[in-house]
Amino acid sequence: MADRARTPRERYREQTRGEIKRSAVRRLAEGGVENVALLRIAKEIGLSGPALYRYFGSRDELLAELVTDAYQALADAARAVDPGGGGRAALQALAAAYRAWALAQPHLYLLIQGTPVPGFEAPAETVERARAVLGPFLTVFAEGRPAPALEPLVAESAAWLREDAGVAAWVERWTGLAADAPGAAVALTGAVTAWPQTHGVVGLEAAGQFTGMGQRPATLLALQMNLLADAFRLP
Amino acid sequence: MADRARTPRERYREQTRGEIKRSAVRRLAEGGVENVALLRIAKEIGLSGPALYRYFGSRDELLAELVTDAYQALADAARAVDPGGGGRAALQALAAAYRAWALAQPHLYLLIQGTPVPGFEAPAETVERARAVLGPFLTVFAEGRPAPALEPLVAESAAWLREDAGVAAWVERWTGLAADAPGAAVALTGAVTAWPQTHGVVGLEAAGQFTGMGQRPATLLALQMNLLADAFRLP
DNA sequence: TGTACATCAGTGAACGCGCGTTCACTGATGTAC
DNA sequence: TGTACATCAGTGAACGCGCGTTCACTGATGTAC
Repeated sequence: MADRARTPRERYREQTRGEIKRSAVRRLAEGGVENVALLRIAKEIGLSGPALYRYFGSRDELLAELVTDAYQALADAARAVDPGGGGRAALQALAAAYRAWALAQPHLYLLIQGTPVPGFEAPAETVERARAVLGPFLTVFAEGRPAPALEPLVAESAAWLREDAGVAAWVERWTGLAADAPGAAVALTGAVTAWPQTHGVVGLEAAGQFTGMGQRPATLLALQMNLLADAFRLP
Repeated sequence: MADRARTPRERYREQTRGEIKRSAVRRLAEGGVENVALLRIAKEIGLSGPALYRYFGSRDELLAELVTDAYQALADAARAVDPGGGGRAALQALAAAYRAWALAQPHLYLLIQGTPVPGFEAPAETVERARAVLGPFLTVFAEGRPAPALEPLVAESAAWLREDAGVAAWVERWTGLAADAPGAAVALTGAVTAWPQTHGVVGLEAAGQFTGMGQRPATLLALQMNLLADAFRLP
């Protein structure tokens, strides 16, 4: 992890910011968003309360950065997956990586994909970050040949690609396909289907809804991805 | 809505309790759990703060009742679905009803299925209430004939039925099948697969994650239920 | 039917708490010449 | 190299706020005889 801060002062600054954020994440894990209190964070890292305002303009600014960081980390986890030969195996690996990340830090997963924090304005880049998470899924599904039953959804995706230039650019970035190429709509359909399916299992798991349910969520997720791979006839 | 309270005093009491809860739900909708503040509720319905303690022992007790009520309402919505001839159509209707309820009161849905409220002990009957929601799904899948790919999951379900008497009783209540009947494991597998799939779409939708995503979540959910019906060869 | 008492709803004052944030200030670190 | 100044990190005191909850009390409503 290279230290890109030039001067010692900048380096120290980055270090303290990191300490604050790590403490905030710890508090988040222990007691949810409302447990992220500036005064307690300050105490934990040995600073007075007002000192934090040298590093973050407000509590909301700190929270916003936690959100951004979490998206980034999840996107990194997805990008780190070795696609291998692509296809079905890659989809399984992606879903498993998504799940593993979420369960390793459920509080962060719920922060970005769970109940929205009331009165808290999500940073503008959030959409872009979320798209970075799903990008690798686009790549996998670009080679799909959807079953006829999927046609209505593919048609909707095609319409979406025509209307939303941002989405079109996003799909092109991860598949190399232009918006009007048939594969683009297929890729988009696959990704936007795989996402809620994965979230469905992982979100309930992270929220503790599967405790006492006995079923192995990993099996469930793998099976769903397999059915999805079938529906898209992934190799 | 029959008023079962006998004396006027009891009737009045129930009425005030209802007013308090409705105000709490309104606050929940406006600003999340941390906006549910006893003093403000009291002010809203024209009482002093301490008066609320005549009706609820503490804030947590009030929250617990909101959770219980929400589960009950969702279960009622599921039970109100006309199963018609069962099978695929019934599954679609169930998923649609689940979604409709959740989107009509997203704050309540997120309260019971979203990020758990930290430090808040869910009432013990929660498991039972949650099972009541999924019951109708059991009934639908009891007539399923799962594709071979589903075998591992069905096997896990069978094991679960053997180990957990509560689950066995639950399945029997909704399917009439004994725990060791083959259909019991199939029904359980179906319900526990349909649940996260439905939640995946609905949860993201309720949390506002689909805004700007353009895709029609209703189509997505219907399609997923269709694939699931295929996999279970529902009529 | 009236009377005596018990039960219950509701009040106002007060408690201690932790929070986010501002302000005027101090002392250390870096920069310009 | 030393000196003068600017920048920055950090402090302690204080602010106002809203919260959950307790307490001693009042007045209305119900119950028993």
